[in-house]
Amino acid sequence: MARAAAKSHVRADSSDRAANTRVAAVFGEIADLLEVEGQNPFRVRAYRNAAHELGALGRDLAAMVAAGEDLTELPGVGEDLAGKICEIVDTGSCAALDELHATWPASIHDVMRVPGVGPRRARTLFERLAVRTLADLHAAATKQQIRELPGFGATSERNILDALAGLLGTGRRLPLAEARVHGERLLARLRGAPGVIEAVIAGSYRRALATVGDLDFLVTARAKNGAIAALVGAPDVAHVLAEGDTRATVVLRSGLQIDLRVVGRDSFGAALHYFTGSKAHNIAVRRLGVARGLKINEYGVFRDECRVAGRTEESVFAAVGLPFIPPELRENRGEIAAARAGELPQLVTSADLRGDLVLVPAKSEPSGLVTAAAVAARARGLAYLLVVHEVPARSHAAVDWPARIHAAAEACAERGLAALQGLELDMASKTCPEVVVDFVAARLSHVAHAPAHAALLRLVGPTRASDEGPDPTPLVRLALGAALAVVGEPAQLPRLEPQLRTARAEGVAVVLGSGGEPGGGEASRLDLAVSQARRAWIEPGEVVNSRPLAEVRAVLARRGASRRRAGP
DNA sequence: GCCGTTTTCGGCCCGACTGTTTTCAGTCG
Repeated sequence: MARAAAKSHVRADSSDRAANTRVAAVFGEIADLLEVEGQNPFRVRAYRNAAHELGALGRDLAAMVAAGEDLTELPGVGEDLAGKICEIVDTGSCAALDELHATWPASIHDVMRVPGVGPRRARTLFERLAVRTLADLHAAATKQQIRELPGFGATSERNILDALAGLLGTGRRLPLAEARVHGERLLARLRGAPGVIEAVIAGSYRRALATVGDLDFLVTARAKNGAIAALVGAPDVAHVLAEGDTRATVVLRSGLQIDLRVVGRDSFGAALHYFTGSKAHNIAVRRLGVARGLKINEYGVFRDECRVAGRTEESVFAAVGLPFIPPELRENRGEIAAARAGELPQLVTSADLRGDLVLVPAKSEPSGLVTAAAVAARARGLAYLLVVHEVPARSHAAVDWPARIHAAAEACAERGLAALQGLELDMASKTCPEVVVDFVAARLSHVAHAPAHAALLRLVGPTRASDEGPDPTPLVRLALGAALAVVGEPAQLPRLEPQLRTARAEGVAVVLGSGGEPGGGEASRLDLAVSQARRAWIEPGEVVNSRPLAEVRAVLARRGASRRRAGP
């Protein structure tokens, strides 16, 4: 045991949460193989739940093991799984999984992930046709062997080939802003369909997750309606996966999957809650219902056979003794306990903002950019702009900074907006322009010496949309006493929630901004930034640009008041 | 395998759709 403890101590020194990922992966694989084996479904679910919980855990499992903490305190973890977590952290492997691998190949996981092939069919394919891999599956389907199996037919075989050819959705998650474009177009089409009363988008889209895997449409309609027909007949539908009286699933040419549910008016609230999720939140709410003798499903809240709520979401929450919980919080990450205690945060809204943040790249002319941002800001009823001039790490040509500052000030004044202006230094900057500004900002890509006089910090990093990047905590801490600038640039969205969550935990104030990019028809970047702040439980008081200009000036002047004149 | 405002045993969300059946299992969300 001493040896194992020493090993885990070494692992615990790494600051990432690699152990969590590893444990979640092992539990997920055990769940898959137990399911193929036909084991007790609740046992399978226990592994799957634990994998999900641990994958989203904010703490490092390796560190917890090293510190000898009681792992059974973790949600979904009992004596048995606690032991397996220690085993995986200490040895990197798990005997239970090795045992399953003696019977079932690891690659069977891929086979059962093919749409239309689940654990039972994967087992049949393995036992009857020795299908171990996707290549085996393709070969068997091509040779028309699958149609001969019990429970399969020619259609199933065809569907498997289609799935393997990548026809049934790309599986890739779409950035929220991009999904919004598809979503709004379909929404308009559904609203125009005969008999439709109301159409909304639920799911992770409504929870404002930075990326969405599919779009869940919910429609209330009269008994006879054309909602399903409107969806399957939409021009960019590539495949119809399911089409019934009350639900349909299609895949668009872009690869985006669309699910549609049609419910009666009295069920709207229950259905909206049900299809907004998250799954973990729903299960927790249904549990509360069970404790009160209530059954909650997408049609309503029922005591025995009698419907007691469901027309509105508020009525569903009220039935289990809770106030309305905003969709962005519904992740079963403490929102239910907070709601019960009457301690839900008053989330920031777009209407709370009084100013926007504009970034002016060194290579751009300030006046055009700032004018466009000022026009947009006026249209939203904002009062001021924070104009941040990016200073390149190395200046190749002489830049007339006073002229740029002046041009931006003019552009704001012309639109009746106040402006606070700052220079944003790259952390590698060797030089600092000599010009009078209201504040100094800094952009950081990794932990370094943040300029002590920087009042506003912005974290920049790789632009891969799917990558949340490393733990932002050390970087965010550099903004203590200053403010963290968060810009709703679509490609950066997945990084914002962790940054904002950390900012809140560390007591760092934030500035939410559009960056001033010309938005065109796409979703407003300011609203995208706000959506991620809401997911991070941020309240208006934590948002600097929800305050009047004078207060903002004071906040930004706290640091480096003596350094207003940036430069030597 | 986990968990407890009916519980340390007996539950664990559940309804829609498809394909293959001839009354239902498997899959999905």
